[in-house]
Amino acid sequence: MNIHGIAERAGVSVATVSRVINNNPSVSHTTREKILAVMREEGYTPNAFARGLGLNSMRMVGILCRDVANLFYGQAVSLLERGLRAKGYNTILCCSGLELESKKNCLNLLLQKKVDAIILVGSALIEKSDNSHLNDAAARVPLFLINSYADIPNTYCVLCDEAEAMSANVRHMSQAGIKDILYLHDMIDWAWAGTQKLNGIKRGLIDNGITENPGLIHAVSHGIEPAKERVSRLLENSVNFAGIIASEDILAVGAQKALLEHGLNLPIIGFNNSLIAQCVSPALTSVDNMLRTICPLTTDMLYNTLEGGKAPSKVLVAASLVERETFRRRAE
Amino acid sequence: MNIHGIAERAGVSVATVSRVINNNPSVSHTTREKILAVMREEGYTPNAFARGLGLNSMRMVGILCRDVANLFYGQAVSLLERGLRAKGYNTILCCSGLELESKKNCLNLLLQKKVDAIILVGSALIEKSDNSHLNDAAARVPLFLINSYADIPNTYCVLCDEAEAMSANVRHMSQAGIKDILYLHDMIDWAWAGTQKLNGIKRGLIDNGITENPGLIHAVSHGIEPAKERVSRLLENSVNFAGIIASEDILAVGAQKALLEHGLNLPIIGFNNSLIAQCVSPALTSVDNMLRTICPLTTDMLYNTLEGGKAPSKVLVAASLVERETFRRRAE
DNA sequence: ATGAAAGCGCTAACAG
DNA sequence: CTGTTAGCGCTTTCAT
Repeated sequence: MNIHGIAERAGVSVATVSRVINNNPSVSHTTREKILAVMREEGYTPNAFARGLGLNSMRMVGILCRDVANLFYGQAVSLLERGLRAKGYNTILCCSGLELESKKNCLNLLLQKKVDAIILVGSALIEKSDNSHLNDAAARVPLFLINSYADIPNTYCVLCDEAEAMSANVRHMSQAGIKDILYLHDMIDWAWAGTQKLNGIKRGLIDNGITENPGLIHAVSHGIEPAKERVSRLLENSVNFAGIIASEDILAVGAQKALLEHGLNLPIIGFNNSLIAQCVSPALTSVDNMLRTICPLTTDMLYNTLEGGKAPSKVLVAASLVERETFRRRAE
Repeated sequence: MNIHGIAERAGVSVATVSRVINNNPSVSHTTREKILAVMREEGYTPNAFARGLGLNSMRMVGILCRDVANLFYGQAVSLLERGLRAKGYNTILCCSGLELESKKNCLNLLLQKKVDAIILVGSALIEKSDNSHLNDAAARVPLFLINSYADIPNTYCVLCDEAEAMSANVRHMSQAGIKDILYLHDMIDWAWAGTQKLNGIKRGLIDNGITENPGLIHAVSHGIEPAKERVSRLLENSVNFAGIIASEDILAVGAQKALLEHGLNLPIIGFNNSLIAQCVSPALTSVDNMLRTICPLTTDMLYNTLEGGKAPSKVLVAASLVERETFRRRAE
């Protein structure tokens, strides 16, 4: 059944049926009711492709995500999808991994499907290098970056102030008397977030009068084992540190395992406040980077942008430290 | 730029252009090349909506997922999306949660978007109760159930033999001399998988000559704390058990926390072999339910079904036990 | 408030 | 091998 059938059965023209489909107010109450009744009887649904062709939109947004199997990205996508759906948009998901070629390819696929906007989740920019694909995409549809930043027209960034969070981590440890802090970061996440976090650490050290010790800043592969091995090695080499800050919960967990094996129990602060922070024992104190705030904000901004309104090109949200067993702040 | 523009600039008709778009072999090599050249110059991409309207397909499949923020479902969706994309299909994602109304709603949204097929991931059926929405959906597009089963025409089920896995768990524990086994299961997951697992446990008990003790079978809410509290209470009430099997890693983790607090160290087997099994210490032995097999299988079957081929309506894959620190099999 | 009709961009049968 | 043309189902001016 199509719009013509409905029109015929309701004794009106297709134009009128189209109007009620689109909630056009200029239809008399009675004819509207009659048409709706016929639609209901027939179980009619407008053909989405035809509508898309006419309106040049199927109300879909693309999410380009590094990997939805990752706890953090998965949570972001979950929040975004629900938020978008609540506003009448469906989500086309692409898990691109982190090779640039794959990201470009996914971006093109989304554009070809004519999505109304694209949200990037953890599909980090190659710092300073080639971001032309983003420029190109932003020329076609508004782009939204979750926890990343790029100064591109028609691009909106919503992020957590991770630099500040890391500085605060250093401050808290310092105030607890810990000056020798091991910082573990993810060598893969070398885009916006990674740089921000490291800068935050460095500023924290400076602000608290601690001399930066390059021997205490370690890049490791993303994973439990790499972090565990690195920390074990440091321990065996008698490298001196009294607390650990990690750029990712997973690294903190690896570090914790190493400490456990060596019978140690040092303060640790993780990052992302993911499920695994609650799983381990002692439970991991971790920085929450506020996905529950960032994602709804993003869907709101997206909606405003698409419905003709305006949105700020950058929003920065403060992080919050979730204190569990591996570290607690002193009263400041 | 549209197909007419390309046709004009290439000095051919739109039909010929359409043919090269669709890889129709009946185009001479030279004209094809000329047309492709013009397309490239213009950066032309066929309008997906118009194609969709003509072909009645945009090559998109819907994934209805309980929650992509869940490690297990997230991994499934990740594998499925990549598999589908490799076969030329994009994915529309809906995270429905587990209320029936929401699932129906999502299902309708996907159907309205005219997806070519729908995959259900953990959006369990309400056992025995109303599955008419699935029947209705299957009447429109092929349905694929990951780790769930329903005997509905045009519905294909790919699942892990979790009953057998649970029986094997009991056998392994029994062979290790453990007869008093506490079984913790998720009270939410009361659909196909939950029943299968419980049945597997019961058969395992029978097969190994163990009398079922209702006091050792416990349904708890999905989460670390509920499991932890339950096990703590059992411990404090001196309930006697020498090993724990859980229907979900998260419950196993909760149980482990309780044991730790009581200074105990009993064998534990979790389920799903998720990241958290590796995170905790001692690391959790866990049943792998083979998403890495199941998901590619599903995308293959989906592809075959859509491209006119046939696919079996049910595929059962054997699970495998991943042994870590909380339990190891004896040589049988 | 409603209808007639011209698109939207592409596909596919048919004719040559 | 290529072109003509009638749809696909809906939206949207422009009349009335």
